[in-house]
Amino acid sequence: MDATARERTKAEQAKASVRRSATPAPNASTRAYLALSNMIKDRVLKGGQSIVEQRLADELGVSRTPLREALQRLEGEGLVTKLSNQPYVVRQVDLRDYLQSMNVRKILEAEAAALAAGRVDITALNEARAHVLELEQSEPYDTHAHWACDEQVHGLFINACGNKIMADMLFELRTTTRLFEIARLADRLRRTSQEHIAILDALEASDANAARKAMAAHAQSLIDFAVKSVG
Amino acid sequence: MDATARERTKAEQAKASVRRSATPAPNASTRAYLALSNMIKDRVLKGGQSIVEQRLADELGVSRTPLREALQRLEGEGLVTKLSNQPYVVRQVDLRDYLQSMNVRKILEAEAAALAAGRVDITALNEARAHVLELEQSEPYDTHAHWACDEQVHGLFINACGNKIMADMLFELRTTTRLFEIARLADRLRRTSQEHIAILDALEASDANAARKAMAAHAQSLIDFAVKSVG
DNA sequence: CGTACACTTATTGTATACAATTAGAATGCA
DNA sequence: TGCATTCTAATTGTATACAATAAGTGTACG
Repeated sequence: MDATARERTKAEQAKASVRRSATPAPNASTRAYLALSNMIKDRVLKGGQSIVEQRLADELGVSRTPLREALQRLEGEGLVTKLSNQPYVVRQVDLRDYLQSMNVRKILEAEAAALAAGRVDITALNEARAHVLELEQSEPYDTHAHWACDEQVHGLFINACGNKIMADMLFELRTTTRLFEIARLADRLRRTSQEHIAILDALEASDANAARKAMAAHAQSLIDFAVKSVG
Repeated sequence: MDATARERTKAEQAKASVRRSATPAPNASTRAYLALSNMIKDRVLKGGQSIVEQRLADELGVSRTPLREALQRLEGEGLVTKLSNQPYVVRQVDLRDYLQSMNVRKILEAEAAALAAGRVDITALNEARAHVLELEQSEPYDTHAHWACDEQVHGLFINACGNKIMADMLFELRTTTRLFEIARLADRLRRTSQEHIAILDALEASDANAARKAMAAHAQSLIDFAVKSVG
């Protein structure tokens, strides 16, 4: 048995879920996991809502066993929480959690941007830039495209930073901060475009310090807005 | 239900509630989780070893269901990995993983130390210092005490940094770096004492910059040693 | 009325049977 | 022998029954 081939990182799992057409036939627990992920992201399941396992399993067309497996994976990612002998609850990211997560992102993701400077594929970078500019023009603002674009920009340098561990942690952090932003920062989304462009510019110039600064500024900007509008 | 049966029920409820206040009544999956955690830490289960669910379940005296639940928790923490339709495998932290993890720790844990400067309980700090000094004297070097002491020192400022998200990430990172250190850096353990003292000194002086530097130096020192002795 | 207690119901926790899949052995053929 | 193929055994994936627990409801008693 091969020791190097057995790792499946969270980032890779996410990527795999995007291009599902290539994968043969996901098993029941994976289907449930992907479905639940989307239900939470799309707020079909709202924060604070408790989950009755049998009902949800029936809805998704699987039995409780793979459903619970999916819920446990989601718990590991912080999308749901659970107390012993009590139902799973969809995580509600409060301001405190959000700010703490953003402060970690500010440190870590800025470093990732710096590490990635000079290592990102220029074609992918230009594609990302084009999408940001296109998104900026949409009227009304295309929320769904926003998150795809956000993923594209951040994924660009996170996956190019050369540190898989760091990438995995950022994947998890971004998963939870996104929950908060979807629920409470909808007004702020449009403004991210120019901050994203600033990051892309720094990456294209292979300027590690500028990339770090641009990413940190982006994070700080979100922090400031959250404190002002929610706190 | 007759009177004696009612009495017995009451007594059992009372006992249960008493026990709940003492220990949170560990269910089968939690027992399995704790047992496995220790088995991996103590290298009863060695890195790379694949796990046959039924056999291990029998060993632990639980059925496969709670065992799998435990394994999934451990997968979330990075102690085991799994590919679809293949057995769980005890994670083998290779040099690459270790260095990447340590680089993240160097960034994040240094920041945690800085944040904690001036916030740690002085009594706990002195206790930790005493244990470090005591450990340093042990002959032969007490490996078990080493890890308890390591946990005490790092836990001291990680839990005092005021950012629970950051603390959680560091818990997970330290879990995996410890796997590597137990397996491959046994010789290096003794040297951590004086680095730990340096961190404690900075914390006691409430000097954030010194704490950050001391922690980063500690991480870098481990990185250097790993590269030299393993690479 | 209100409170506490027993009782019923709903839900999570666990065991186990079975299905699907994988790995390995045996077999056939060139 | 070497290779591919088919069968067999072992193991993981899923469904489901049942046990333990928590939540809700009604009732007796003060």
